[in-house]
Formats: sequence, structure tokens, C-alpha cells
Amino acid sequence: MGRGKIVIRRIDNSTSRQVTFSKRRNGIFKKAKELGILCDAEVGLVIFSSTGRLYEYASSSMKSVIDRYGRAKEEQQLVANPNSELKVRWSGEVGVHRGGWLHHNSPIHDELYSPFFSSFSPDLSKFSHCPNH
Amino acid sequence: MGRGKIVIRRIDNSTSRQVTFSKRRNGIFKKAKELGILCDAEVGLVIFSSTGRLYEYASSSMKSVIDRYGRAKEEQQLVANPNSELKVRWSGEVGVHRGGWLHHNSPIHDELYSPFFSSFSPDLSKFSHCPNH
DNA sequence: AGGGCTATCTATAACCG
DNA sequence: TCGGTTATAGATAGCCC
Repeated sequence: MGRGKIVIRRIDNSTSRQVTFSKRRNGIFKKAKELGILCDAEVGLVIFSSTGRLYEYASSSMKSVIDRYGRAKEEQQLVANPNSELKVRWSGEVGVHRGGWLHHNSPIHDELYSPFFSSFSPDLSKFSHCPNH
Repeated sequence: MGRGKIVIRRIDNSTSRQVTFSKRRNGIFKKAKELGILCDAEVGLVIFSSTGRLYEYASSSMKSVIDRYGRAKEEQQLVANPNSELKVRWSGEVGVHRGGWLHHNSPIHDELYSPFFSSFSPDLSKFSHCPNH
């Protein structure tokens, strides 16, 4: 999408890389927003530049996205291990497995995602910034 | 980018919304990959369709991205509250604040991001799927 | 380094089988 | 409902300040 076709490989020139990063970052944030609105989807996007700077966008809030992600992952595990289909209580409290009961038939069950996502602070929104309006 | 211009607003027709979701989801995943490669960035993208299904992409791993996100957020908080610039220990252990010492001068400090990110299971990669090759 | 400006390349909306 | 196809809208690479 430019005056010339490019190959997708790391841009060596640091300045060019920075410029491209800035332009494409804006582009992908726009796409993420459009997808969320058009398709009624929940979208979370996290980008760290090569200099380590954080850029983020979430159609709802990053907390919500990560929280939901953790729950979805846990469900995937249960589906992948039907024999461990026992109730897992989602208390929404801070902590790991606390108060919940997990089945230990599955060898990977000890490494289950935990409800720690829920410990995100509601106040963190004040630190969020969306580079694309 | 199609036969006609569209307005960015929720697509009412369920079928059209699904079709657009599928196409644009592939598009944004491609963009995310390109950005990561071209600009040497770490990218994490999480999408929940309107039907609740999870789609994800991470240039490294989602665990890495979320983990780093949590740390970056904590740093942002420290920057936002210079007077609370005391050491926070990142143990990498499961739990909240456990073993770490947090300063309580700041009113928002009790709601600090915690090192719980590090409790992600390395095995979760086997459940990841990237819809866009 | 930053902010525009197009020529071009891409993504995709509308179609079609 | 579902993949392909194609005309167009949109994103952006290379330039210029």
C-alpha cells in the first residue's frame, strides 16, 4: 500500500522502522475499532514498540478483555479435557484457585488459568491511552 | 475498501456481520503480524466475536504479552505517582502482592497491577489457535 | 524527527455460483 | 449458508518540506 511493494521482514533502518511503526500502528488501531463496532466484537490490542513503549486499545477495557480471555482459555482447557469437566467456581476474587474446586485428573490441570484476572484495578483506565483518537 | 463505501456502525444483518467479521478478522491478524515483523514489535491481539468465540494472535505468546502489559502498567503507575517510587518485587510467583512490598502513600496504590500475570501456564500454547495461518 | 502528499498496493463490500 | 471474484475504498511507502 504505497509507492512500492515491500517484503514483510524487519526494517533495518531504525528511522524508517519508527516511521512505519507509527503509521501502521495507527492503521491497525483503526481496524481494531472498526471491527469492534461493525461486528459487535470485543477487541483488545497490545503493542510494544521495539523501543519498549506500550500502546494499547480495547473496545471495552483491557481489564475486561484480559479477564474474559482468561475465562475463555479455561473453558478451552475444560473442553480439551472433558474428563475433568467438573465445576470451577469463578468467584471474581483475587487469588488463585481460592474457594474454587478443581479436578486433578488432568495432568495439565495444575496449570490452569486462574481468576487472577479479576484483580485488575478499575482505576487503571486513567492510565490507558489510545494513540488513535 | 470494497464495491461501496460503508459507514462504521454495527451491521444489523446477522449474516452480513458474520461475513464481515470473518474477513476483517483475517485482515487485522495479517496486519498485526506484519507490524510485529516489520517493526520488531511485540503484538498481542484478542478478539471475541459477537457470538462469544475467542480469536487470538500474539507475535510472541499471549502470556508474554499480558505479562509484559502488567509490568508496563505498573511502571506507568509509578511514573504517575513518583512519590511512591519504592521497590516492588516481581517474584513471578502466583499471587497478589505476596512477598512484595508496596508503598501505601498513594490512594490508588492498593489497586496496583499485580504480578499474577506470571502465573500463566507455559502449556497453554497448545490451546492457542491463530485463524490466519 | 515530524507532518503532509500521492501513486500504488491492499483489503474488502458487493456479487455470484 | 459459503467460498471465490472483482471493482473500489482505504492504507501506506517513498518523497518532500
